[in-house]
Amino acid sequence: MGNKLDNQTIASISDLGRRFSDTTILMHEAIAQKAGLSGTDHKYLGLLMQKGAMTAGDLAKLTGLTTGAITGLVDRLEKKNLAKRVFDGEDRRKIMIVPNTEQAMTLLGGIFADLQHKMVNLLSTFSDDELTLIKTYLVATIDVMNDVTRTLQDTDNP
Amino acid sequence: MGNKLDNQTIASISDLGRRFSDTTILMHEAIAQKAGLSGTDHKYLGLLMQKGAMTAGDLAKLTGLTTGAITGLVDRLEKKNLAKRVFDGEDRRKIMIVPNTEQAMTLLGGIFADLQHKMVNLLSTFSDDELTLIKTYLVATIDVMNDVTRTLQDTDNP
DNA sequence: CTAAAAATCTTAGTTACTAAGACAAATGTA
DNA sequence: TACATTTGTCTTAGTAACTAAGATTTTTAG
Repeated sequence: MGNKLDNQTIASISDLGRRFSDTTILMHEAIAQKAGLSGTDHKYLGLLMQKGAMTAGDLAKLTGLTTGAITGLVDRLEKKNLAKRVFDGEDRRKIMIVPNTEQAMTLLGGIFADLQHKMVNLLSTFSDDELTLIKTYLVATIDVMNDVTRTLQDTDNP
Repeated sequence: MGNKLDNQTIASISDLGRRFSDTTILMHEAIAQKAGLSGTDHKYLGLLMQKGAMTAGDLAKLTGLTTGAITGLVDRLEKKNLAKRVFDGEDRRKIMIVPNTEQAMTLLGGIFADLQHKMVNLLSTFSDDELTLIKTYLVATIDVMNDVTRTLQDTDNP
């Protein structure tokens, strides 16, 4: 009986994990649309904001896109005044892609503030021990997914 | 001090939530690539497997795609023998899109079994009370994200 | 000093989609 | 019962975002 309940619980949590991811995607699509961005541009702008200025080559490596696609992406962000190209002082081949943090915050800050506020309210209902457990679960699940991804990619490239 | 720690904990969990979603996407992209599918086809095949046979119109509503896009998607899945069109007995305008569960399981079953196995191992390390807490967190966070999404969509269409 | 490598952009082609219209079938109305 | 309207899917034209390969400039290696 206990074993049966465990299986149901495990299936339930797996399903919740999937819904968590699906819901995150939908929320980000809604945020992007609200900000007048495509999902793709929103996603990579977020990455640029998080990691800071970087070269086009580095952004290509980070995202898995080709350098041609990065050129197009930066063109689109530049056009919307969300990022700019700054020539590298030392290496004239290189450019640094610099996010326009101020403009991006103007566009997205309010939306994320709302989300942040709601998450703070939610997380404040948990005790420190409970929050530690939640972190443990999230970290461990991320590790499992990374492990599965690595296994798949390793067998693709023998 | 406690308040400061809370803010760090909350920031940490928010960051883990983001990493959880990112990692899920990367894992599914790796699964899709392993199965010889595009990310898009893999995503919607998964939806079809989960929800069962449905009309093209229903699939359009569920996914937010136009009926033209659904035609293309079903063409691609049909071509890979992963789904087929079955004409509706009653309404000759309608077709039912029927997933080829056997073929899909042949393609993806092993990969998901590996993931499932790893997740079962992980979740078995938690007590029943801990699993209940994890579910509470996942459900509540999904609710918050749905709330944010609804708010954004409502103000788009006044 | 020259060859090779690196960094980014350009170009051609592909994929997956949207929007609008075509066509067949079902439903509603007088 | 006949016709108008609506519904469901497919087709077509056009767009967005990408990959792959090559062009160009610059840096590095020998």
